[in-house]
Amino acid sequence: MSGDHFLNENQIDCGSRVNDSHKHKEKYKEHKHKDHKKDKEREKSKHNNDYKDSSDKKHRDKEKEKMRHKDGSTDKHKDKHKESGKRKRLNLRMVKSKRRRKMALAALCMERDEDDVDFKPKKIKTEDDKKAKKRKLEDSKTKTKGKNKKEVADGKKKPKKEPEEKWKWWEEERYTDGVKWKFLEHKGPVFAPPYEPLPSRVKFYYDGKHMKLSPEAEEVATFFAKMLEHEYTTKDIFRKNFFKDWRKEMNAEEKSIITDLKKCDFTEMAEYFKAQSEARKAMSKEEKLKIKEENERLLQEYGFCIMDNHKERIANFRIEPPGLFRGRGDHPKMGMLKRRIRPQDIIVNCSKDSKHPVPPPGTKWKEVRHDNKVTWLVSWTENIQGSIKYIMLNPSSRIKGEKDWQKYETARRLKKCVDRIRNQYREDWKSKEMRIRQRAVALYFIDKLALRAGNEKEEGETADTVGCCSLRVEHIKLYPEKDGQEYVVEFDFLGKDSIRYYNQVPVEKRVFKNLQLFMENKESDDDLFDRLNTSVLNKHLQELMDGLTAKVFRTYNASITLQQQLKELTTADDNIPAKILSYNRANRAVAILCNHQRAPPKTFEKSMQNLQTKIDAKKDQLSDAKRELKSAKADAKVRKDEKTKKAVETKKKAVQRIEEQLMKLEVQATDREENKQIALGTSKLNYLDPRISVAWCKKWGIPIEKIYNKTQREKFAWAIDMADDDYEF
DNA sequence: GCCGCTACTTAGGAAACCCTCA
DNA sequence: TGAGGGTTTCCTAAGTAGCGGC
Repeated sequence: MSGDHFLNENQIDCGSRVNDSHKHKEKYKEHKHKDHKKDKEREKSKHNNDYKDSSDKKHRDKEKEKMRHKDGSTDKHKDKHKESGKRKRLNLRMVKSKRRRKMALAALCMERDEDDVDFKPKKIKTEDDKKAKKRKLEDSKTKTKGKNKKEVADGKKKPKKEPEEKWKWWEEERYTDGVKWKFLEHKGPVFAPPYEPLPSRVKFYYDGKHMKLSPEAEEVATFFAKMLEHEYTTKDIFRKNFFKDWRKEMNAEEKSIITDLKKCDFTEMAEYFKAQSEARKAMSKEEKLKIKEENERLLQEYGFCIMDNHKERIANFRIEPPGLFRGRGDHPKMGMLKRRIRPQDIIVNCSKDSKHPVPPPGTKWKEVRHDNKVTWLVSWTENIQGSIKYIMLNPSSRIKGEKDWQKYETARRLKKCVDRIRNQYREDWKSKEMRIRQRAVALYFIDKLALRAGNEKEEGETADTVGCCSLRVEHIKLYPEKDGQEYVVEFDFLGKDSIRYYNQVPVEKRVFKNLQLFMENKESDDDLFDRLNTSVLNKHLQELMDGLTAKVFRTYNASITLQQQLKELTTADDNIPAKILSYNRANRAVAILCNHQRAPPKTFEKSMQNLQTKIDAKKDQLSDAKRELKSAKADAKVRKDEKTKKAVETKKKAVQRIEEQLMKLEVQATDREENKQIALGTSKLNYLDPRISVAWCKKWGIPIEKIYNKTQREKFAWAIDMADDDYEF
């Protein structure tokens, strides 16, 4: 089958952001740990078989039964009975919603009156008591078993009180027809603190002479000074854009004097900010606590909203402060001034019957809107690209969780028809129509290489990056034969965030011939797929499966790869650290597939060295312990008394313990080395159906805390609750 | 079918936090 | 107890994709 993924390590080898000198460009080293090679080979061969397993096993998930409401997009087309049922439910919900509104108001009043920090959302619908009790018992078991043991036992860490009963929104019905909420109340955004002028001792020099800047010009100058050590300030575009925008903030006199950025001396300012940051670090415990408490107060006041009777966490309640725009890669607008957002720039969204957020004294909102077909609470338009920014809810909220769940359900639906779709695009490679051939080849790449769709971008407005549909002739090279393989395509382009995608892929002959055809008589900067764009592609995909878009392939292929890799790599006899290494390797396979890269941590080499020192010390310790054991054994052979026998046992245990510790350290080293340039978080958070991980944990008795941290557990609460050990993606 | 606009997800880096170990 | 370093959280840029109007 053609559908194997090309998980090419070259992707990681060469994948650095353009112009990012801090990123290592060295080859992804073949590392020393003996089993790794084997695993990699296994990984590769696995990927070649990826698609063989994709036929639906018709596994009936228990979790499915729990789901009363599947993917909303399919529901739309279900029969009339369901429609009338829906209507009834809708009526019911309207009644409920009135009640909710009352309760929500009451909840909010209560909060204001009593400043109730430990707010407990009212449970609307609960599972039956037996089940709940069982779950609670299990939860508490895992908690004491896992790393929380320490937190509970020694009381070092504050046992943060979590509400006893978490709202299980996934057991409730969803809204239909685009309604996102019925009641929404919040306190609006937190604005950036006003500019504090520099103390007079901190001076700015132009051409070697001290110059007192107007507050407006000074503020913008501090933005530059704060970035003085950053590579950005060495880039021409950044400097040019900054200087142009800075001059706009200067008064006439300043404008006439300051004409050359090279003559500006920001060093005193930079030193001042550095000293401030040092001072912050050196603050006393009490001072730090005070700040922490103030932050907590702000969070409690502005960090939550009431949505349909539930208190939900807001993701970003602070307005972005002014500063210099940090575009990624070769962004033509980097360095431009991101202006301060004021209340009159803000559109507030809340329900009519809620207590509307109050703008700061003497100001007004741009608009107060009551649009319950959207999920945002606050929006404003930023001045760099003219795009809209939003304040939205936290990933743990119902509104985000539902959407996330739905995303994975769509990907699971793709699993059921992916063979048909693959057969179709293979047929389409032979089409008489160029546009169909192009569409089919592009889809093949999206499916096989997990490329992004590649929307068109406005030239000169952003960095020059591409996705599949926007690939240009210059981004691929064709080799009829390379390194012993036939029909090799070499991809080399900058993708999202200007991260380089480099891969050498053997493709089927027909794909290769098609690519030759698409490239005929074209210049290097011409579009490879000139008869295709994302909207055409997605329209076609929509016809193949309801809700199918290019993006779904990435989710599907990421999740199916994780599931298959976990099956492949997990060994029943392994201990927990070894199993976790397997999990991370499975996760890593996905990250490589999706080209999720990171800059190697600045301290990488050093931390590896430290770890190696620890390993060496442990090895010495082990040989000492073994020697002691040997002599104890010899002693016991001669004396044959209880005391020496006991000594042998003790020594044996010591050897075992040290061996285990050594193994742990070695596993840690392997994991870290393999992870040098790969970011696991993005795929874990956005592409991997969390139920696969939850099921894996349950199957192998791995505490979920080993896989997901607190925030991740909150985001995936729905999956943790609903997936059993036999869940199949 | 193209364009502009809007809403939302995905993304890597920086900053803050916190644990470990000397 | 404080430095060092790993982990988590925050920040916001940069994508995808749908919709309505022409």
